[in-house]
Amino acid sequence: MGSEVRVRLAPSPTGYLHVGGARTALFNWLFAKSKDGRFILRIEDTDRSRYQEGAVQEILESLRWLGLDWDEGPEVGGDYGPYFQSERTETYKSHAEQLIETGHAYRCFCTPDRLQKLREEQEKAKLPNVSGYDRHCRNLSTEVGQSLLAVKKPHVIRLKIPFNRTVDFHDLIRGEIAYETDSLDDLVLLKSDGFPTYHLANVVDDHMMRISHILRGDEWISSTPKHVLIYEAFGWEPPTFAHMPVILSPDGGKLSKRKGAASVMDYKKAGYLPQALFNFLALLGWSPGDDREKMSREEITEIFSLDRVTPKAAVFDEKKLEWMNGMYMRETSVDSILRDVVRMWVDQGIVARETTTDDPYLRTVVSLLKDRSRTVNELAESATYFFRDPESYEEKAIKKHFKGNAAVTLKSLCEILQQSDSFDHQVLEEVYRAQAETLEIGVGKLIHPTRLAVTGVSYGPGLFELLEALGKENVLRRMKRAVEWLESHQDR
RNA sequence: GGCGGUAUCGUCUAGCCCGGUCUAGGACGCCGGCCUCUCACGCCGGUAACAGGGGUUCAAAUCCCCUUACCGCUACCA
Repeated sequence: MGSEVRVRLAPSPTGYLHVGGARTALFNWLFAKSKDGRFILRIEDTDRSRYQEGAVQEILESLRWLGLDWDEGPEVGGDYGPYFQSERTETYKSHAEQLIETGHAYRCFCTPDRLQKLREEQEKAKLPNVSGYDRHCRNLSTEVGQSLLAVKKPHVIRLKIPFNRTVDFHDLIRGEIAYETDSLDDLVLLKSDGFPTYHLANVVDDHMMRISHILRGDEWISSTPKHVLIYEAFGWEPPTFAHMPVILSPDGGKLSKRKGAASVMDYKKAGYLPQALFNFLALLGWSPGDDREKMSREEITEIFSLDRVTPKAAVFDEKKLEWMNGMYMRETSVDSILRDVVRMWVDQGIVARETTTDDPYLRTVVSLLKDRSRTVNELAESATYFFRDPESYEEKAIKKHFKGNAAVTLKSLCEILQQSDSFDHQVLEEVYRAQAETLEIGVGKLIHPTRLAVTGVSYGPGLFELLEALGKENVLRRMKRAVEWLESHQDR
């Protein structure tokens, strides 16, 4: 069972989970599921200065919303915990010390100030092939080192990068990648505050948690040779690497809140369905190899494979997400979105605060609007006329449907509807068709003015279902109001 | 600057590993049309790409080299 697939998502709680992180999470999850492996969540909170309150909760919530459940990690536990790096500091410390003993690392007493100046000088000199730390403390004599340690001078622990060698590793989606060790500098493993850097913590944890594959964003590619060298220093076998392409905003830059939504929760708030975002994100960088686009979780999990992941960065196309969400809106149940819709209506002041989701009228409204909405928000926003009489009529539609003798037509319809004892949509349709025949006109000539009178707009659900839902009283009142409006705008 | 990554329609992508079947396929978007009580759906049609230059070869989107562009890293951040 030593070949079990174990992958991990290692977010740092510095903010929300953005869609790029979500896609990385998704691919990890898919890879684990498709290989019958385990998906582990580990919080990389080693940088106390960037820690943000509530970030962990937001990340967990985002993952759960997308349906990316983890087998080990926060709130679910597991055999390789703790899953918060801040609770594992002793482990990192002892491992760093171990590397000093084996001659792979050393204490560095250089001050941040000196390093800062060093960088500035290097910047100015523009020397080719020179970068990073100058290894000042690498050859400190043991006596000097001991005495500085004795006076408790703050220091870090750095890795000794070997000289004049090539480090290479295989990337599952990019092939062989090689680096010259001479282009790498002696990175910090343990910071002066006793916390590990990402590099150390990540290697130690991945090893101790028996991670088999590291699937992470491609901004980590250039850190990978350093990680490989750390594994080497410990005498450990490195896991297999796969670096996922990044997700860009439509202008080709980084995704950000300014350019629209960036976090998973933003998309939830914008009225997207988790199934749709899941499906859409899966197609960003991965494809099934045939023309399928709309696929269920199960279907994707079944055929997901890393060698069908492209190495190319992808632009997040919100229009396509909208389209896909529309497809999921059609197949999702009224019940699954009703709660969210009602909440939005309450927030907009359209329905009373104490409104509950068991009102059959609300269910009808949602079912009438659901199939023609691309997002839950769009649905909620297009429903106002179900709760309030229209306050104005769509300008273009007035010209089209409120012309000629519309007032007369509407009046006659009012009378007929008044006498109808049933407001069932089938009955209504018969009534309208009969009246159209009597007047020897197309039924559309009756339908359109009615719709405009009743809703104020020129589009929406089938008219008869609409009238049935609104009920006789509302319909007649609105139609009469439209007649009045028409009569006072005769000269238009 | 150095190092690394990437490069097919506006966008997501198939094809590239195993050159010919590619006058480069699908999807979103956009533009027409059909259906229809409107909208949406659906259907039909159109728009639009192999970054550039050299090779190799009978033949290159596919293999090799160079250039260019974009991105990342170059922290006691992840």
